[in-house]
Amino acid sequence: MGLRTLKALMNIKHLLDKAFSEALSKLVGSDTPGIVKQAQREEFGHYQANGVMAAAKKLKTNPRELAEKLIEDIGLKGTCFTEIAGPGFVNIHLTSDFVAQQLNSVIKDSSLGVPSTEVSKIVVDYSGPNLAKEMHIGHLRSTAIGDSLVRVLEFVGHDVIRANHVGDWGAQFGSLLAYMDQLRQAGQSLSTELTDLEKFYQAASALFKSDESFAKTARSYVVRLQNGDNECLSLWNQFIEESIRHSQEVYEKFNITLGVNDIRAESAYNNVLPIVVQELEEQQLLVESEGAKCVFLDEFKGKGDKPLPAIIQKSDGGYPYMATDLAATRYRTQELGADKVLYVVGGEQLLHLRQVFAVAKAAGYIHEDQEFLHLPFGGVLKEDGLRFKTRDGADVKLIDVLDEAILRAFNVVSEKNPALSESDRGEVARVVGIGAVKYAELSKNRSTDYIFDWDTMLAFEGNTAPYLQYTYTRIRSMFRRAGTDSLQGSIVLGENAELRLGVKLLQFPETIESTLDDYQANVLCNYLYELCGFFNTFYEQCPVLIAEEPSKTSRLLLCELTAKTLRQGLELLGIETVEQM
RNA sequence: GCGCCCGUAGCUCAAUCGGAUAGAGCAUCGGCCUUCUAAGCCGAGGGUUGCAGGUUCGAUUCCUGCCGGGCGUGCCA
Repeated sequence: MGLRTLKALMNIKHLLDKAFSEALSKLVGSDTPGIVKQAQREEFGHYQANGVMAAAKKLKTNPRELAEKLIEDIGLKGTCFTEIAGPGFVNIHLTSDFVAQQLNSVIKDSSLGVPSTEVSKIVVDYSGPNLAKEMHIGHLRSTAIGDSLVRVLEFVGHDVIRANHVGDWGAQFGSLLAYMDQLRQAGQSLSTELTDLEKFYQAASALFKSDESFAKTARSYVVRLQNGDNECLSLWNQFIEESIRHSQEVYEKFNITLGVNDIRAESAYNNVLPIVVQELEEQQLLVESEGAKCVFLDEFKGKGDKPLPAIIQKSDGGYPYMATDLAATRYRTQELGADKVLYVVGGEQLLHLRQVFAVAKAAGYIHEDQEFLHLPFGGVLKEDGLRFKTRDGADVKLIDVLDEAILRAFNVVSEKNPALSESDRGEVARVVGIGAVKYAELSKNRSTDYIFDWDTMLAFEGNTAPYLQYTYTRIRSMFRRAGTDSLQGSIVLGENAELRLGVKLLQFPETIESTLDDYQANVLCNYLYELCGFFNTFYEQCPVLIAEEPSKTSRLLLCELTAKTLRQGLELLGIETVEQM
């Protein structure tokens, strides 16, 4: 039996589903799914098969009788025992022996039972900040979610390319460049001025609003920039460089894996844009309408059922982001050879990206076997339920959230564990604070809007990263006391708390699988939270260090596997752990 | 107007693509530290899943209508 087959068996859900589906199909006479799922309620066992009711209906028989027949020849002796419940559910209880045996093999596996999948080349487009603005709370989602996805995809073996499609081009740079030039002419040192980017942005935009002649100059800078004016470009370069330095600082603080090499900015596509237009023209997709070059596809309708254009080139000759995004699809398939491209981009871009993908397909930039997927997420709302607007100046800066999180965490750790040295407390504060913010974001990952609230986001109790991190330190603390890391022996399950924990540990591979199923990190968050709940119950009920052998070693092994799973799971979320806190 | 998304406990969020009695955390109330870190554990209260219908063994989930909110709907990105 190859390693891969062995690992497939470690996926309990698959194992059971296969057995139930095959047996049920035999009874029905045609392909019939067993529909095995994790049980929702402990009294229903560990798993339940829900397929019998639908099958019985097809056969027009009594579901409970069909279930009887099914479990007679299911042939899973030793792994589980079953019972029929309700209208025809089959409840599945795994045996302690089976669970223990599986645990004993998983504990030797460095990837915790997760099989490596067939390798795909996957581009993940995330974060993508606008360099003309400071990163604010709205960037949190794309950045945290995207980075976690990247980590999980790499963990299962995919060839992942991070794509940070930063906005470094366009009209918004006019006032910034004009302001830079003005400062330079006044003899100010630009490098000093640019250290506080936020102040710089505000000053420039204030001037733009109040000073008519400045606004005029600003607009002229946009034209100069697009025409490749050297002086202008050098100012622009200086600004971009500083701005990227700033965003890299945020990434580093937030423990995001994006590096400068992952940046492929909008401007990088500038010279491809005319080619895109030319290629669309050659394929006779391009139509001139109201002075702009557009692609009209039947599936897109605008107001009053009028055809909705995808504008590739504006009437003034400039290129809107439709063109840039098309060039990016072209680059990703033709140059990078991507099998799949995931866009972690806000839901407000839904129509835009649908158009991008559709036009790119029509143009032949995306082939049948290449999958482009938009993973939308909702906006960030203020406490009053309204959206943050860039204009109203009420943005919460990302860097401020992180700093506040670290500060609060420092106060808490100083109170909880004053014995730790100041530098240790600083390190704990960093890991805990950042973890809290990231987990707050990832754990409620649904494509709906969410309300930003300092206290909710920076909570350290309950369903939070610090809770998971704390559970980890509890285990590490035990091992420090035990004074050993190398354990000879095996897991034997006695108490129910041990069995529950054991089954949960075995469900890590299933969790990774369903996390990637919908690309939803909150599935992983939920799992880790429940795992900790089970562990902490075990921790209260089952003494470890004072237990008799072989129970002591068995429990230490359970602790070890819990710690490994926790650390791995948190790492996949981009959250660090500490030895004590 | 049209399109997409959303509406779940006082608050913030879940619910494994149709499963059993809708779950957590926070907040409130009550227990547990001279056994491994109390950022923890155990327990209580709190719900007509926006409203009204429909589909079926079974609906927070699917369909229709209505109410309420968000986003988008040709030259910002």
